[in-house]
Amino acid sequence: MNSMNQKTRRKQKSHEAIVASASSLLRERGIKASSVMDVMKGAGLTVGGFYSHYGSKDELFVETLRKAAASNWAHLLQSAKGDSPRSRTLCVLRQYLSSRHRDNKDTGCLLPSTAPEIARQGEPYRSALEQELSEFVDSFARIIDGGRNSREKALGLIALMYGALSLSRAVAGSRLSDQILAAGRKLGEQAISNDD
Amino acid sequence: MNSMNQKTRRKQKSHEAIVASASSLLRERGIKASSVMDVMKGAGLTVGGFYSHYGSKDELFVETLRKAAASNWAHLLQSAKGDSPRSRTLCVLRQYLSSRHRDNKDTGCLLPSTAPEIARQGEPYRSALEQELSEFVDSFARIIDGGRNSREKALGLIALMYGALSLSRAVAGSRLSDQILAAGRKLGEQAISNDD
DNA sequence: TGTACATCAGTGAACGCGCGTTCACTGATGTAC
DNA sequence: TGTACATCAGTGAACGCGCGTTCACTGATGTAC
Repeated sequence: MNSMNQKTRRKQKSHEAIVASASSLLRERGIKASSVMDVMKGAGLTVGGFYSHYGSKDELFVETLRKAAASNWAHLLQSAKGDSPRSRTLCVLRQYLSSRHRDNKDTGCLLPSTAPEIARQGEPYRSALEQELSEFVDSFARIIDGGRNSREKALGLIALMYGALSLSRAVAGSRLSDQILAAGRKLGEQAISNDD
Repeated sequence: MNSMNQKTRRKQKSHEAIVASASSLLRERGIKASSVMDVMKGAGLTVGGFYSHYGSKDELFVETLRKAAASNWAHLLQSAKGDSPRSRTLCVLRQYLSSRHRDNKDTGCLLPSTAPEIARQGEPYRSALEQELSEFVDSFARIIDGGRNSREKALGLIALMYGALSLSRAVAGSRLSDQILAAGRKLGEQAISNDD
């Protein structure tokens, strides 16, 4: 135990710094545009040391994808305040489709920066996303709590939220960008109110 | 006139082939993942000749972005059949959120493959997208024809359609992928039926 | 306890590779007389 | 009309660059006696 102390702690600290750096870069720039050198710089280290932590860049980003997705989505749902399913769902919607979320990529949802890359790269990214997304949908459906079709509602809302956020970022800085967020919130609110 | 004939025609044919190749690649892989060599190969030409047609790769793709967006969205709206605004809007929704569209990237909408790259690259891609998207929203709003807030409705539906298609592609091949398309259609249909 | 050796996290230069871009060249087409 | 020269679309090798990955090395930490 004690024999593994100083060196091991040093490595653990480095490992955490690498994961944190990769997590920010993944959300900010996606996979391809985040170089191993950038990740290590962000962790206060140099390139060469990376391969004693991970076998490859892909290995790092698959793990980072899982962690970033799980933690970000859990955080989003945990912060849903309100005294009814409806108001809690509205809270999620408004938080996701806020200008704050649009303007802070590095701490936000990873879907807008990575969804197309995952589609292109395929495995093992695809499976990782599928699994994390499935769990998110289930958790979100539990919050919506609309009975039978709450899962479908959750999926629809996720698609809407992701789409509106991603589009608003693509035209960031324009009036259109704000209008997209507002239109997304509006459409989502309608869907939440409707019980069919 | 006649003096410009044979050589000019050859160059024009090449130019069109380059644009067509770039258009497919842009929708299929986005900007970064489409190399100039790939574009020229797709046009039946070799790399070196590219720079007598365009000054740079970015110049090509900004132009291609405009053309592909305009033509694809115009085509989408023109094919909206139905004897009421509501049924024509439904037609657009179902066409966009079809498995056919999901499985044929190279002829479909460019947003799923390029939105994050445009967010990252900024100008001049951003302005090009903003302009084309604005025109699409206006045209779509005219089809929805829901009075005052038809533009907002159009924006919301576009965000929803883009988000659902992009997500379903990211997890292509899974049950979840189909469920996302279905959930997107469902949420869209609700929004279309609602007149508030 | 002190000294000699082992370990191993991290360094930084080097590798091969694909990319965007350049450029000397080719050969078919067009022009001048 | 025929011949000599000009043009220019397209070729393919070369360039510098950034990337993912490898590897010989360093030096602090840990172990053995």
